[in-house]
Amino acid sequence: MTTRSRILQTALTLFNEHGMYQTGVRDIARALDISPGNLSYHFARKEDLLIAILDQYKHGNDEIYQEYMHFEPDLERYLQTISRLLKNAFAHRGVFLGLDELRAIFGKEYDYADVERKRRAFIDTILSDLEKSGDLEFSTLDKSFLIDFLAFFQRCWIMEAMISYPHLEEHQIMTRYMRFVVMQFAQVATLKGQGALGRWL
Amino acid sequence: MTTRSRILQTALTLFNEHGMYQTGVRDIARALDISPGNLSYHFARKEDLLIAILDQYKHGNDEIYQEYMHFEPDLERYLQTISRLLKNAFAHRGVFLGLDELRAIFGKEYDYADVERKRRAFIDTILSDLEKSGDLEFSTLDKSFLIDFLAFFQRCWIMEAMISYPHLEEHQIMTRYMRFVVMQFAQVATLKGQGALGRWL
DNA sequence: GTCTATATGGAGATAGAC
DNA sequence: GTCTATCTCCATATAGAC
Repeated sequence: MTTRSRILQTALTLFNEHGMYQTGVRDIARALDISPGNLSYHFARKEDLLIAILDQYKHGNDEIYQEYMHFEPDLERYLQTISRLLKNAFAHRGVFLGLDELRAIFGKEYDYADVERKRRAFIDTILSDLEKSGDLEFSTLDKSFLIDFLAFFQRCWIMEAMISYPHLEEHQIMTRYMRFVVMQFAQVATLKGQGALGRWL
Repeated sequence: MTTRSRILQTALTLFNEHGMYQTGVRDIARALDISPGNLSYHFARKEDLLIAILDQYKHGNDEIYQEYMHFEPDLERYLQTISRLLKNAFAHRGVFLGLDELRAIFGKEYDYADVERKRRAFIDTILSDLEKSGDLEFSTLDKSFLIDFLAFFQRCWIMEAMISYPHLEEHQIMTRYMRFVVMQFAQVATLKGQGALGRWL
């Protein structure tokens, strides 16, 4: 494994455990048993580390969406997809706490609006397809509301999880938040669609 | 006005405008035209500033809830109450971006769990009363879900607002998020209750 | 690529005079 | 209470040996 990717991995672990604010470049170097100078060689600024991790997160999300899109629309598979998206966010949770720092690089070196645009477009397409396939049914109002909710939820849940339930295990976190999402789908699922919801409640 | 409260006010304004991370004690002192040393006399650590602002926020929330509780249950008034809670959060938005720093003081010098416990208890009571008064009706599942949603929403919305819509005016922000809440109430409002929702949609 | 060593600048915090 | 001057710490940047 390259030093670069070892640094990335270790940085993420430390960010996840102690937060970005509390983790210095020295801490990362020490954990890897390399020199701070060496770390600076690979990542000139701490910010570059953050950007690399965010890219990794974004890339993971894209893959998960692409894989879903590759097959026929199916509510059960969509819920699994959401579950995978949540796991990806959880794996990168450390960086989402540094909002204040994040905001400083959003719009400059990292295109956050792009993530958001893609997310909404995906959700819109997916919901429309699930309507056609007969898993969901809603009035126009319901659909735009559900898109808003899902986009909102996917942006926020990880922050709330970190603040409100810092000590829960990953699977407990997943159970809690998947249940939360599925409750929203319960409002618009057809009789056919209901079947997919059962295993998450 | 005491120097202490002038510091508090100025700090909050700067935190709101530029973020806590980007605002140093020197910036606050300069804006007030006092010395950094003087600021340190009133607030030994930057953290103490943060704690004081959070206390102010908490106190504001308590007052808003107390006032609602002082009269008869009414859905329209509850929505106005939520609107006031959102405005209070917006007025203190600067500190909510410093999650990473916040987390470090939660549980030590600031009792976050207490805020959360109170919030859920209030919401639970309020919803139950609105059920009795015939504004809302739900199965047990719906009610616990709505409590979850409202608690979740009230913790998270301000972070999403700061990240996703940093340039919107306060009233635009309010319109957007109130609509979001009201859509949830629409799922459980009785015919009588529907009347209260109209003005927010 | 990786190391040691060191410089720089900016942050929060402190000491002591007034 | 308020000031000026100073301290310490840390992120980052750079130099130069291996």
